[in-house]
Amino acid sequence: MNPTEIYDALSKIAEVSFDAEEFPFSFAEATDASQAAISKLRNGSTNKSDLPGGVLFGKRFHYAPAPAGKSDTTLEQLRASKKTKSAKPAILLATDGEMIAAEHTASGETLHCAFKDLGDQLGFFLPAAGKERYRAVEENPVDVKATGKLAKLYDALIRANPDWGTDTRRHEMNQLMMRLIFCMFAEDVGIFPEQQFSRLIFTYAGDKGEEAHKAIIASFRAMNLPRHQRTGLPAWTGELDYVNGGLFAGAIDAPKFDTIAFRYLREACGLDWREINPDIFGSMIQSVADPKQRSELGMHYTSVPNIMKVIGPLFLDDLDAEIHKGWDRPRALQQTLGRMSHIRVFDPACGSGNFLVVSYRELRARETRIMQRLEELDGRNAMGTSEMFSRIKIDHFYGIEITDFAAETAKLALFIAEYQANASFKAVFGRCPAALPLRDAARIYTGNALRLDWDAVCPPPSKDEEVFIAGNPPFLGGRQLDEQQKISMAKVFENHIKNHKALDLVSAWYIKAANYILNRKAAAALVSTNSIAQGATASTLWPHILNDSLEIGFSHQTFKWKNNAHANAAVMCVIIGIRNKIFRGKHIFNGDHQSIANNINAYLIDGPNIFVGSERKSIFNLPEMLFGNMPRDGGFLILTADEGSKLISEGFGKYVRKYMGAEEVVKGLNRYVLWIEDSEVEHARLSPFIARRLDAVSTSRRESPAKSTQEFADQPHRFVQIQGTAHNHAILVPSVTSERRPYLPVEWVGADVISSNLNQVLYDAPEWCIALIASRLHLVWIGTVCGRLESRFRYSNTLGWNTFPVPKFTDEQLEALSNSARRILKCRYSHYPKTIADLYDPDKMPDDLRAVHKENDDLLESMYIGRPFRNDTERLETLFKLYAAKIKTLETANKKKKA
DNA sequence: GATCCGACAAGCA
DNA sequence: TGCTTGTCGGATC
Repeated sequence: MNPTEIYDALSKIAEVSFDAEEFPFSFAEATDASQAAISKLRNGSTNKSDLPGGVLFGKRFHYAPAPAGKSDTTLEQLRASKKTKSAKPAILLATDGEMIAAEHTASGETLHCAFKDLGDQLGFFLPAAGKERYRAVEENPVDVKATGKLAKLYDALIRANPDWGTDTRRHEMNQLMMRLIFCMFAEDVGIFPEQQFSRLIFTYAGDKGEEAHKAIIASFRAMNLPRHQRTGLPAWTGELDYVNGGLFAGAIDAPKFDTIAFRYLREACGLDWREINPDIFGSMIQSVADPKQRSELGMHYTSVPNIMKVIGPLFLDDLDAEIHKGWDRPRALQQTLGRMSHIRVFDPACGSGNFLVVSYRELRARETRIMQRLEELDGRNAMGTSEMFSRIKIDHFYGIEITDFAAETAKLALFIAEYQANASFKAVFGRCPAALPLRDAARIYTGNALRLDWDAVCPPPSKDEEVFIAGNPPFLGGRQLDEQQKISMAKVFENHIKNHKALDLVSAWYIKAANYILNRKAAAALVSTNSIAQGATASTLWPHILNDSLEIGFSHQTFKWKNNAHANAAVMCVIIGIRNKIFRGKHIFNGDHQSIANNINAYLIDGPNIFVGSERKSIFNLPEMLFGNMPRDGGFLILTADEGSKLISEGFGKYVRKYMGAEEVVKGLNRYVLWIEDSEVEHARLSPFIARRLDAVSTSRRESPAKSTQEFADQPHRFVQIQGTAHNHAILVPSVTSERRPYLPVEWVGADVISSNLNQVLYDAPEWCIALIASRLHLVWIGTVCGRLESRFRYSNTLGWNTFPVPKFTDEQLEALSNSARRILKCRYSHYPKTIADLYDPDKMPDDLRAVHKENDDLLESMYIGRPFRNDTERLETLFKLYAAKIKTLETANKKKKA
């Protein structure tokens, strides 16, 4: 069930008369429990409650019926219940059918509301449905309800008018929805006289809505013209005000309404739009209006908590500190008001304007608070506040958005946000300017942010002004860009960074932002994929941003992308704030934790600005580690265990080799591969199976978009890339593995094994290499300087192994490490048939294996500093120091060579 | 020649 | 339907 459905279900319960016995089961059903689970609950087999009439449903909720007027007392009992303590349900709920008293156990937050408002408290009860809590701002049931209605209206209209669902008319369809939404909002909040729009539409639409489109077109045309310019419109439209603001400009048309669509229109108009959240709502409208992009847009809008993670440390926190400091001093508060009136916010990838709306709302709220305080301090007239109105204008909000519909949505969202902020202002101060016609609008530009001159969009701040750039630009790996995007990137990186083609699209926003803020009263913070601060990207991009003038002021370390959309984009994010160097604290945020840093480097950790770039061979003289062998075979050279043994039994065993990628190493899987020398092809093809497979390889290679793959279409018997094979043995290091394990996986194999490109390989290397790779020290290094796949470890020979700092080992030390490596392997084998995945599961790792690893760590670490390291921070510090020293030595040596 | 990456992708419970 | 955990091979260096 999605939130809309849960909302509907809860509302339904609240409508029927209360039955204390039946309620918990209908509540369970409404919060997405299966029928089977409910039956078990009903017959008592899973009900663990220790209260009379109570129902305790697993981790979801603990309910108890309350005597009339005693909901709060019953909640007390639920809280005190032993069973509550042991079962830890997400929600405690007591009700007498009149009032509800509930508690969210994890946060301790409580709720007291009327029983009939059950549905409106959807957000609070989501944990009972096993869903994570929405933050307060996202709990608004109006948004959920409204979006649901709009989606139904939209779908009904498309069904009745298929041509309006085609590409040519979709834009008009979207505009229609936007205009309708504005009208529905306006007539509810009092911008229009109460219910004026729907009264007129439903009066002139005919009984079944057969004339609805005509009524809508006429009213929209009227709203686009001052009264004296209107000609040829029905007389009834004279009642409608001139709206302006560009909302009704351009072509005006409307599709026909069938009875179903007309009913949904009526229902949508019937909603109370006063409480709409313009921040999130913009995104929701977009997802309703454009089914083609429905999933994608929903996936990528930034939730309010994430927006706050950006704009809080970027400027709001600082403002709050200033307000706090001047709280008792009118003059200081006046100064802060002045400062706020000169703040501009610029989102160069604004979408439907979420960042701008939230920023606007937050600034207005602070402004109101200050003005209230000024009145308290000096009385109503002393500071002239009685004439004062907000000096935060929506035209201080700038955006660039590539799709024109989203840009329009952003403007609408800011109008609505402004109206709502004015209404709150009126509620506090009793005055407010007239709403119509709409005056200044947000400065949203439609275009490609990477091609536009940002100075032209958002003029540089003058002496009193400040500009804050905030946003969530698109992420797209450098190797996956389309032609237009590549050209955009090239334009931005011109004369800047070589190797820019491997950078993510989002890095172009960082470069433009860095250029914009340089030596100005401006700062920037962007949400982006975490790979921007990892591996090759980190050392390519950041040296060009972190120069003598700019620094990272704050960062949020990797967090999982999440918003309220049904399907979330699968990506890990970071937030990075850049600013001109100032002497003020730098903050590193990680989940709920936050710490002060001396410096935040490209890896978003507290440490010096060291960029670990790729090296072709080990700068510490470690044995050469090679990339594995890449088949590019369409899967046709690879054999299952069965296929392998069958070929062996048929006498073609000499072409069958054990094949290992990361999964084979870690999970002990068995696969084989066809490995045929050039001279053997003719004989190998005598097997019809092999012949078929080779032909399939040819075909798949010919169809490849990569020229380098096509070139091997005529040699299907061999891998496209054969990087190395072993004489005696090989050490395999999986290139992508889980980050949960306490040590990196590494395996010793015989010369018969062919490694795929999913391992890095040390061919015929000494055993002590295993002692290095399997150490905590190595894991810490790899985890820091290599890239990641989301948050998985990604092992790289050039970035990780070739840069891994080691002291100069003596022969005795190497011998000791070799022995240690043998002990690790021996211990693992003693647990056969357990796999590396089994043995290194952090919850199940055997004690003896832990012990030999600890010994190995202590042994190795003593070789660095004469004792084991205290913690990972110390490990990393030492490694970075050794690395930096080595780089310096190499540079000096290079210079000497040249001289 | 040899990588580094994926607003992921696939498999399992 | 969420949670865990690494394939595959292209575009780029």
